[in-house]
Formats: sequence, C-alpha cells, structure tokens
Amino acid sequence: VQESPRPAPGPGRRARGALTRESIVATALRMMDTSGPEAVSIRSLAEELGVGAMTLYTYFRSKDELYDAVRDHALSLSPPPPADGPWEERVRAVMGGLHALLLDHPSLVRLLVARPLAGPEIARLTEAQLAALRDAGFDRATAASVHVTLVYHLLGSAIWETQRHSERSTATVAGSVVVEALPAGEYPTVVDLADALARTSGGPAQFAFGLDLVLAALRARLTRP
Amino acid sequence: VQESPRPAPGPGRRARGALTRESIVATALRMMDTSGPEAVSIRSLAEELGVGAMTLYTYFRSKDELYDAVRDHALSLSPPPPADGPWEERVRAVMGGLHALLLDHPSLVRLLVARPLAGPEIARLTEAQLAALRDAGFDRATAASVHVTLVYHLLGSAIWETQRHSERSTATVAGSVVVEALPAGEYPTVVDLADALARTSGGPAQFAFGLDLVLAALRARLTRP
DNA sequence: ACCTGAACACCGTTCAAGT
DNA sequence: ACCTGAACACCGTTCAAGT
Repeated sequence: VQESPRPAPGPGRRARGALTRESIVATALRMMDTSGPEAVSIRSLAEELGVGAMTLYTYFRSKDELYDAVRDHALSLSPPPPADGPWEERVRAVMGGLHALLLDHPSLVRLLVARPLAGPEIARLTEAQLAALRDAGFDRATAASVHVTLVYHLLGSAIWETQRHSERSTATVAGSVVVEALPAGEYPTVVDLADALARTSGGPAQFAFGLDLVLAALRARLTRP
Repeated sequence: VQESPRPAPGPGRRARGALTRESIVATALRMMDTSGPEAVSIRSLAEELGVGAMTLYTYFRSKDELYDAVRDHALSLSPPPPADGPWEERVRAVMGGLHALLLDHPSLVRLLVARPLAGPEIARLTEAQLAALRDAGFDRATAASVHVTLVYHLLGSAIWETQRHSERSTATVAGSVVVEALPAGEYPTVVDLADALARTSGGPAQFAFGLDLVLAALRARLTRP
C-alpha cells in the first residue's frame, strides 16, 4: 500500500468531523456558482466533500430537502430589508436586494422556480414586503395581489436572465429571441426593434423599468382611488 | 413462439410508417398533459410510441431539440393575435391567450423556462405584441422594454401557478408561502394576510390585476409624457 | 433513410452492514 | 449517530450493426 487510503484534510477538503448541514449547504452553493447548477448532484457534491454519496443522507432526507436548505441559505445573504421609511423605498429595497442576489448567484434561479416558495427566509422577505404595502394604505386583498404581482416580476426577470446566459451559441440574439435569418417580411417589427431589444433586455435597468411602471400605477391608485 | 414479436398497431399504438416529427411531438405533449412533465423521457416516450429509444434520434438530434419542437407545437395552439384594433386590446389578447394556454398545458411551463425563448411561434407572438406597442405610439426603446416587462409577468405567473399545483402536501399554503406553524410574533403581516393571499393568489384574476397595473401606467405615460 | 440492442457514463435512493 | 459500498431502477446518448 503506497498511499494512505484516506487523504488528510487539505485546502478545499474538509476535516471529517467538520461535516455539518451548514458546511454541506455552503459547499453546494459555492459549487453551483463555480461550475453551474447542472454540475451539482448528490454524488458530485459528496465527492467534492471527500465523503461517500450516502453520507449526505445522514444530514438531509432527500435531494429536495438539501436544495431547499441551499436556497434558504442563499436568500439569507440578501440584505435585511428596512422596517420603516417610505413604503416605496422599502419595496424597492426588498425587490432590488433580491434581484441583485439573483445576479450574483444565477444558479439560485433553478432552486427558486423548481419548488414551492417556502422556508424562513421567504417568510421574512414576504413579511417585509407585505408590511410596506399595508403601511402604504392598501387593504388586505390589494396588498396581497400587489405582492404577488411583484413576485411575478422578480421570478420572470430571473428566468429571463438565466435564459440569456444559457444561450452560448453564436447566433444573434435580441432579447432571447433569435432574429438571425428571421424573414423581415413576416416579422417586420421584431427585425426593426432587434437592436432595441438587444440593448434593453435584462439587467438592473430593465428590472427597474418594470418595477417603476407598477409603482407608478400604485401611486396613482393611492392618490385617487 | 406463442406471441408475434411485433404487436399489430392498435389504439394508442401507431402504425410504424406513420412515425413523423409531428406525431412524436403531439404524443409527447399529450403524455405531459396526462402524466406530468417528469413522466416524459426519451425512453418512456419511445415506449409509448411502440419503438426503440434510439428511433427518436432519427427525427431529432437531441432531447432539447425534441422539447423545443414540443414547445413550438404547443404555442401554435394559442389563438392568432388580432393584427388591428386598439393597442391595449391587442396586448390583452396576446397575454391572455398565452396565460390561458399555460393553464391548459401546465407542463409547458418547464419547456418555456428551461431554454432560450426562440422558434417561429415565439417570433410570431413577439411580432404581434411589439407591433401593438409601436402602434400605441411608444418609441423603439420603450416598446422593447414594455414587451420584456410583459414577458416577465407571463413567465412569473407561469412559474407561480406551477409551484402552487406542485405543492401536494397537506400543509396550509397561502400564496405558496407555507404559513402553517408560522410564529405570528415574527411574521404578523403574513399571518394577518394569509387568507387574502390564499384567496387572491394565482389564476386569471391575479394575472389580470398585474396586467391592469402595467397597462394603467402605460396609458398615463401616453397621455402626459 | 429508418430502426435496433448493447454499452457507457451518469442520476437519486434503498438496503444491509459496518464504526 | 455517522458513514459506507453494492445494488436498483432510472437517465441521455454513442456506437456498430441491421433493414
């Protein structure tokens, strides 16, 4: 036997006793950010941690439970939303913080869209947003509907950004609509606006544009209902 | 040998010569609608069609190409958008048609969010929406940004509806935020609005609410820019 | 051109067994 | 309680071979 069967824990390899739910989740998130979400599986994560695949089932009941924990951990990295101040700024803080987080951790999008939105961090962010809307003066039903509308905006933009980055082909893409070889006779407006779509699509500016539209409509509702 | 090695094509089993790209795609969509998107794989689809798995590679280069074709086929089922009339009604027609289609075929959501938005049907719908916005009087940049905002709304609502239906647990769910056993001290507003969230979340009414907000803001922009 | 089974390199998870 | 390898029932896809 020339090599020790169990290598000593070195950099990037964790001491055996140090394996915890937290360290597993942190490693999974780092792996997703580094190598993409598709590179993380129970088996590959276990290998990265230097343990057998089945070891992870000591800490999590299933892959879904592990991924839910990763999502919650990632969401906890978003800045704590302000509890007072003008309602509009508070909504912008929650939404902007989440959008920035999703740009930092694009792999998080998969975890958000694949499973029901639940967990303590989701509850914390929902609480902050609903409180801001109630303080603005909206009744319960309206506050709930506005909140869901804002969640749509966040989820939609997250998907959109992910799709754009997943497009690695050399085809000309205008706002994820491939316009290369698009017959101008059939789709004149798409072709005419290809540059505008390519320039405006995605990112914080596009996110703010849509958010501003919703907030403007809400301000109008409050002043003359 | 007691059984003929190749069963005669019966109901639900296709004659061998009839295998085409179209029939494969239609079967895949029907299978997704019936058994859920996770039940469809190259192997299970081939079995449903009564052929070997590798046969499908004669018609499609890969699973992604097959799924893109399924998406395009499903989108072609949405009603043709009106080419004239008031811009707002045209936008409502495109958005409402797509939302209804996604409610009819929930499994379509996966195909929409997992891959870049491309293909002839996407181009057709994009063309109709952009044309309506240009006819309304918006400049190129604004029309493009409004279009993307509306796509966010559609994608976000699609994800949201899917998440709601995927929640098969018995836990109390309020707008996909599980409020069961949620400490009222920490999340007072969520608990207070749990009923409102459960009542308003999802469906055509919620979709229309958000769309109305955006359209109201756009009307205001057009009258006093 | 159309269709095939065997094989490869993966999955998540169950199980029985070890410490 | 923590960790394990073997095994099971899956994937998508390559390959060489058949018609």
